[in-house]
Amino acid sequence: MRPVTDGSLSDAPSTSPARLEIGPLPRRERERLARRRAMLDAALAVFAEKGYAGATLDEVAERAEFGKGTLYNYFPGGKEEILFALIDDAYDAMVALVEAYLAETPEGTPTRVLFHGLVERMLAHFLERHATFRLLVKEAQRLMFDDAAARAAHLYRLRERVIAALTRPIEAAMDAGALRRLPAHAVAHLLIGNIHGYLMAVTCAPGGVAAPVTPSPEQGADFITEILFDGLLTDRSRP
Amino acid sequence: MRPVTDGSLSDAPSTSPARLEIGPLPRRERERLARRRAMLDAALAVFAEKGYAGATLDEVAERAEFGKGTLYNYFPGGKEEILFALIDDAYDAMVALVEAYLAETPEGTPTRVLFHGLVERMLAHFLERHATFRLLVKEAQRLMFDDAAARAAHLYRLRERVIAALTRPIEAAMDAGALRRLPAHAVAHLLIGNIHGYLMAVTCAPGGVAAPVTPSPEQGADFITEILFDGLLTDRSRP
Amino acid sequence: MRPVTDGSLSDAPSTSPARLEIGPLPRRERERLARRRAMLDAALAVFAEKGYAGATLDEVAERAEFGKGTLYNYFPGGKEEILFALIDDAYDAMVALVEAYLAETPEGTPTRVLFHGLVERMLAHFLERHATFRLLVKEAQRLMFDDAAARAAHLYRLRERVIAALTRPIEAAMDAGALRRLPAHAVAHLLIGNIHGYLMAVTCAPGGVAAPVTPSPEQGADFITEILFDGLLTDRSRP
Amino acid sequence: MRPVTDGSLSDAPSTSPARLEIGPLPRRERERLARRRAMLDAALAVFAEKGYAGATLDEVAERAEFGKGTLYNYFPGGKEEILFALIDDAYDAMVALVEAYLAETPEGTPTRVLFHGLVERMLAHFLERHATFRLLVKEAQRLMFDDAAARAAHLYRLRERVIAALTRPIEAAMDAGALRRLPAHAVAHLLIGNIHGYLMAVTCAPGGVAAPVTPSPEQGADFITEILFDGLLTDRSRP
DNA sequence: GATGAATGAGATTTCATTCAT
DNA sequence: AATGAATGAAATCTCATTCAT
Repeated sequence: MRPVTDGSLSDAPSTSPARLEIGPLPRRERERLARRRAMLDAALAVFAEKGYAGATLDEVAERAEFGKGTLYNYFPGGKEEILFALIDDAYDAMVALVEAYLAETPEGTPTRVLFHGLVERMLAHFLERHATFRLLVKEAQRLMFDDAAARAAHLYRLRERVIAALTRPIEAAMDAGALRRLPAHAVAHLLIGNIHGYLMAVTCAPGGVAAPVTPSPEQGADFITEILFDGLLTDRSRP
Repeated sequence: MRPVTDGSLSDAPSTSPARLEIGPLPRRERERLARRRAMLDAALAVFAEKGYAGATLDEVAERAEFGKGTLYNYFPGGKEEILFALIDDAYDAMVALVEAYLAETPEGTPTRVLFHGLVERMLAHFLERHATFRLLVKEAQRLMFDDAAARAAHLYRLRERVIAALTRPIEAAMDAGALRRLPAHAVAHLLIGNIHGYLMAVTCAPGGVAAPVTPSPEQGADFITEILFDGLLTDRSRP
Repeated sequence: MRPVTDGSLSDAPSTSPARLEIGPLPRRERERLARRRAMLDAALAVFAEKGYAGATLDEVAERAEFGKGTLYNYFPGGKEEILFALIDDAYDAMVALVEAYLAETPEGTPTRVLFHGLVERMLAHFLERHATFRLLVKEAQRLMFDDAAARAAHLYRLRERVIAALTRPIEAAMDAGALRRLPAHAVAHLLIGNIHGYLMAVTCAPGGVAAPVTPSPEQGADFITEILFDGLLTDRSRP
Repeated sequence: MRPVTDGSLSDAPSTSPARLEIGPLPRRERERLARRRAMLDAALAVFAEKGYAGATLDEVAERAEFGKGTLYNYFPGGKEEILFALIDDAYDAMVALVEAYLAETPEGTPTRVLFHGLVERMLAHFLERHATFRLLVKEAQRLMFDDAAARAAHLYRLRERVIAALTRPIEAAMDAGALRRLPAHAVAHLLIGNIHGYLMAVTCAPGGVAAPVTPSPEQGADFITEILFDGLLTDRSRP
């Protein structure tokens, strides 16, 4: 029954995070990964829709077009392992995105342009991956405050990796005198907070995702950059 | 067994939202409200700790020192009604906070000072009400994307009330030429996003809430205000 | 659906082991115990018939005429707690039987007569409680060799209590010179082994319990006593 | 990973019961039997440790160092067929032991000596095959009371074969006037019961098998023979 | 013949909700 | 009005068995 992909929303190219080695994998292994991926895709769709607690493995299995038992062959830890695989992947992708962007941006790009591009990329990333965004909002944030210290710590570590990736260019810009000297780490948090807030504002409209006009990542980046970099105050009201 | 309150964190004076009418209520009614409040306080503590899905009504009832059945006398809708009562209260309190602040702030307060004070108040509010903050992060955000359109719409409306309360002074400042003309509604969202992000960053540390140094609301407000109003760029790198 | 009792076999007066205090219990408590007893009776029947592993809680609940969840109110440990409650009861009853018998037997009863009576009682006890016997054979023996040291140790302790109760009169008889001096503890084991073996031989016939002629406890006691006390050898072949 | 054999306890030379015909089997067949034997050995170890219900075929297969599917080539009936093969073997070995012993014991051996030797052999047999003993205790006894008449009947037949093998020499001794005339069949049961009880007593100690002093089969045979043949009563208390 | 991934029936357990007291 | 025992639907997870390779 699995709607192969649900077009506009569906959670896109899904860069398999395990694809590090180059040479073609043995067919066996390749197929195994493909099945694993299909299961994760199904789980992402279901978790994003119903929330982790509300989702059932039956539904995930049916959507993945596998037997329920097969899920356990691939994820012996069951429902929770699947959730963490998804969250890990989502954070990995974020880190990868930041690093790829920085790597491909030429030295000497003006700071404002650099961050505009970065924000644009991240907005585009999540606007294309609505289910992933929902998953992170619904579950990752919840897990950060989880009772079980181990789970909370794991989430904390994931978040810190993203923050760290952002902190580096921020510090560089401060060192270069382009940004005011503020706690770079905190600025990174704020940047993420603004991206999150913007996405919440535009994607969480009453009619579900079907916002009448989904603004382009570019517009969003314009808006965020303008405020964060130039400030809200008009020139005449500046101190 | 309910630990009367756990001091530093516990979720504070709990302004009963039903206290609108002035004259002293009949004793009957007053007691009823007090019991209702005790139940909500217990539920807040349990939901914040275990999450809505992980909490059991047994635990809420025990903590509230009432029988489980009694919960249903006060909240016929059961677990979910309790959750929504808590969330409604939390949003009501936010709106009330914004409006009270604006009402008591003298006309003519410089825009930057006005918003600095507002951010400081909101940070203080949630740093004092850690359980409420956790509840909102864990459950309100989840519900905004809820499958059931009715639930999502309800959350959306709550959020919009807060946004609207913030939009008014922002628009006023724009009209007065103190703030650059941008979509006021979107700016309000961003403001909330920054407060949220800041709180996430400082309260969700690995060792639970026990962050070595919980920064003061004032410091937080300084930081947020500085960035949002003055901008991150140094003067020399401005266009 | 629960067949109130299945006549000939059913597991009889079920001396509630908790009935130690005299005064009438409060009605509440009495009813609670009655329900507990009904659940245990149902579980005994099902476990004896299908074996612990083969039995389902659904069946136990249905037979007990309670909801499945109610079983968990009474036995939070679930299936295993029920099993141990049954086994504990069965061993308690055995110890009680031995002690009651010894208490009521007049001093000076000839040793042979004393033990004949004891064996007869035990045979009668288990012939009346066929389900209990089956449970002990099927499950208690299995648990004695259980992987989990704790379970094995618990069973070992139960068994030792019965052995200890038997060891006392055996030692007394040895002290009195009526029995040959042999390791009393080992003799107690042998006595139990013979009772067990006899019951296995007569109750475990191909047609189930429906052995054409279930021998009387008296005949069984005659047989066992004759061999154990007089020996198998004819006089002329004795050394 | 299968620990080739665990020395002292491990379940010994495993006389393949299918080796009836003399001439050397074709290599194919011989290898097939060896593999079958390896599977049974693995299953015996696992079933004895975890019990039939608690054992998984995965574990058996891994221990046997075969694929799970291969088990089904050799035992199309699956788990249960394996269990029955083990139990059949165990009973076959018992019958073989009794018959071999009787065959090799010279005519005219005194009755007491004859049975002493037999008991000693059986004790030695099971003390060397602890896993087999555990299997019989845990599973064979359970199956004797099995719901399914067919299974119970099969077990009954196995047991009867052992009993029959013992009944013959008992009857012969009675005919010769060496033993008192009692139901020979019942006496055979008792003999088995005593051996079982003795083994239970010495092998099922709290610390697992690691009884500080495992008594020798000879001591055990002394003890059992003394009681069963001479009787417990001292001479002066005999009738 | 050997394999082990896939399967899904079926088991235990939890817990929101009801309702007689 | 307050209670908490009873309930059973529904969830997760296990594992014997099958069968394409």
